[in-house]
Amino acid sequence: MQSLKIVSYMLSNSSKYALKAVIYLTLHTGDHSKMTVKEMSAHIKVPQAYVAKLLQNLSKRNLISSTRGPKGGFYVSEEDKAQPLSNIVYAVEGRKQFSACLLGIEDCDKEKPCPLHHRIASTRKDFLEILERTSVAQLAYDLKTKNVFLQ
Amino acid sequence: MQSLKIVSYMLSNSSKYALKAVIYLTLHTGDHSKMTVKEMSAHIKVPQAYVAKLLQNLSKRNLISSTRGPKGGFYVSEEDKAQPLSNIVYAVEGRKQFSACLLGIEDCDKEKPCPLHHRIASTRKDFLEILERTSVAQLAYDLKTKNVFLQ
DNA sequence: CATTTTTTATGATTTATATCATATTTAAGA
DNA sequence: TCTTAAATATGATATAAATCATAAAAAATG
Repeated sequence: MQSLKIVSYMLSNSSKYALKAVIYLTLHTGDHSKMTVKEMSAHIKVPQAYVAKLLQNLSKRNLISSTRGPKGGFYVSEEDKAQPLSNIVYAVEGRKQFSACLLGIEDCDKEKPCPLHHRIASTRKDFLEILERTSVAQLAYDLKTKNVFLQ
Repeated sequence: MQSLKIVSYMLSNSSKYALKAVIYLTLHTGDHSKMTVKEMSAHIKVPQAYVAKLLQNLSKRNLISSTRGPKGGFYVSEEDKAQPLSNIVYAVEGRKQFSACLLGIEDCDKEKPCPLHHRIASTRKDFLEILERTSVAQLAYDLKTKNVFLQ
């Protein structure tokens, strides 16, 4: 049977869910307003239990914040809104893979490159720079002011 | 337990093995010389049974050639050496994922983009153009004449 | 201080990908 | 035409990623 969900390359499903969640929280929470996983996951249409686990992980690493109990929930502090997307992605799936050889050659590097190494170097660098130079706040700002959508 | 093998983003393991195999065959076979899976897989250090399956698939799709029996094997015809890398990759894992939304949003497109859509459009395009404009013969040529390696 | 609502910690289950195994078919050559 | 060496077809197994489930801990509030 064919897979129904197309998993785009570049990011794992976990990273996508985590990014969507953090972007949504950036837009709708702050130091003085929180949101439960239940409410958030319904809005961005991602599996609740799954994204809960992801957010717990991010919270433990202090990339987002949370408080338990009634009136509790997750939120993104003003400070954390300034962080780059790469923080989220690297926390979820590590960073090594983003510099690994495209052909999977163990010790491919600048000195002993595979035949694709130099050809893709710049497009790969471009992609990582986008993740590293774009903050979650910027995306949230775009969502508020521009013609872009989270669903 | 942690995964030992780092699976770079962008391409599946299957695509990587298929590409390595086809590039190697491009370099070492032709209309009048074949090579067995056994020999080839040993050279490029990929699992024999696995890459055999991949090559059978490529052969069925006429992206490479093969003959059975003694003195048989796989080979890449002069014509097939001119094909772009994308032929191999798309045969192995499809092409839809390469245009799917980075955040996994179902109907993200130019008209109704996610907040990352336009930001990554050009790096993504660059990557696909490399796959589509680079032939296996070019990589084989580089391997023969330049300071690049397949292992 | 009991109840409720939330996160947290942990792990079980499912699905997809990667990997291995093997019987069948084809072609070469003695 | 028999034997051997290869691809082909098919499916089984293993590993990793995605998804679901739930008991425990913490905080609010009556």
